[in-house]
Amino acid sequence: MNEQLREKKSYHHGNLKEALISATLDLIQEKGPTGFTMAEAARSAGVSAAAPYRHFKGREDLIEEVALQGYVLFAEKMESAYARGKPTPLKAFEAVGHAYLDFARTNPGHYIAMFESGVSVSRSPDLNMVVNRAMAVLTQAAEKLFEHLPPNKRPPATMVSHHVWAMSHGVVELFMRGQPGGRAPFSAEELLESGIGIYLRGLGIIPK
Amino acid sequence: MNEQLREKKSYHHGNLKEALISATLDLIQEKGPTGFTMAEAARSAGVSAAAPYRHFKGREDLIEEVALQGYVLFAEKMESAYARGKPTPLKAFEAVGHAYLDFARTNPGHYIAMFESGVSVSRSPDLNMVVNRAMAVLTQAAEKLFEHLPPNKRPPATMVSHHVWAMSHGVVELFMRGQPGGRAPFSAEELLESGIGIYLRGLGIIPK
DNA sequence: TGTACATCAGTGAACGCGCGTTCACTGATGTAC
DNA sequence: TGTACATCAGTGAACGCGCGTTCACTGATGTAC
Repeated sequence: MNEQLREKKSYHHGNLKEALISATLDLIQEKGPTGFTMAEAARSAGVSAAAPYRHFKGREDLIEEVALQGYVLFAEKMESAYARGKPTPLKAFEAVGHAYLDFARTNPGHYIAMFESGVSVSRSPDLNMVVNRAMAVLTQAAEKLFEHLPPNKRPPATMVSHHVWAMSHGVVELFMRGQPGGRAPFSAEELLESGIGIYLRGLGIIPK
Repeated sequence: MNEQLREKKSYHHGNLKEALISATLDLIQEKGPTGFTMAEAARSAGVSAAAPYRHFKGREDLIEEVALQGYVLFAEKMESAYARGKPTPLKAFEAVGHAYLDFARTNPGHYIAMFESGVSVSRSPDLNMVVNRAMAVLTQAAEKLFEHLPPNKRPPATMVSHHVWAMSHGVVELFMRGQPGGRAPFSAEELLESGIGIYLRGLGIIPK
């Protein structure tokens, strides 16, 4: 929206690709990943209906780009959260959990494109790579978590990361945007933190 | 589809409402909850484009009906699973977990309408009631689970049911329909069972 | 059991609308010299 | 630094299409007597 003011009278938009992506983020949030049209995105970006075709093959392509960008942001956020909490593996792990919720909350459009739009991960090699990168953070954080356990008591790291991912995603979907968990007596943050806490206790990471 | 054969030449369809719902289940599964049109549903049911309006106000209304029906089936399935496993609270609880996954797997259209279509639970009192009924099963199963614990060690049942629900839903979304969990080395069933197991151990329900 | 009539549950034509997509075009920008 | 030209990134008109929705209609079904 700032772009429009800045470049008001230019024949060329100058940054249409990004503007379309940003319009798409809003539209996805409002109407879901299949609830809007190319024409709407164009209108939103203040451009003729034909213009988007200079940058994207169609809506699917546009959403894929949004998802890709989302995964990059996501991976970065997870990585830096992990690094920040590093002294203790447990703190780092919890920081990653918070980062997950935080990302879902502040980037709902990206989150939806990534996880609710039905974009196939195997659609493009780029997408595949960045998804793996994002998920590796979680697995790595899990691994560190039970480094101090005797090897035969260590659970498979990918299993643990899958569990944590599943619970995080479930909390986001059911309790963050208020649907259909409705008026839950707990916030998403409380739920995830307590849930993961109990889970880690079950793994023997946290004593008592 | 059987209906079509049975009543082939009748001017009246005879069972159009149900036929539309069933067509919608397929369409939702294929194209998502906002990826199809009323006209498509009508065509699918072998009926003119105007006919659906005798039964539904529009697509939203149709999807809401599907979700409602889904919640009823869901509640029944959960209840009977719970009853079946009753002797031990733990067995009953696990049966409910399995029923959850089983429902999601055998009724993907319903599941999507219920949890991924953005239908507001507060949309109709009917819907609200049946959602509560379905979720009560889970909470009740959780309650029984720590009946034998000293009262001051009992976690809040709704919290526990929310945790379990979140993990179940997460597993379904990420690892059941293969997206975006991709080629996970574990099946949805394995993941949920192990995840819930670790979680219950963390609660002190399962020893060791 | 037959008949007259009301109601129900469809049809099909019609309408206006917005979408996707193509296309020749044109103004702005970049670059070779 | 200026100029000529190529390329880039938009426009706007055009098209055919399917959708949502309304409406008068009609065939089938149910029911009162």
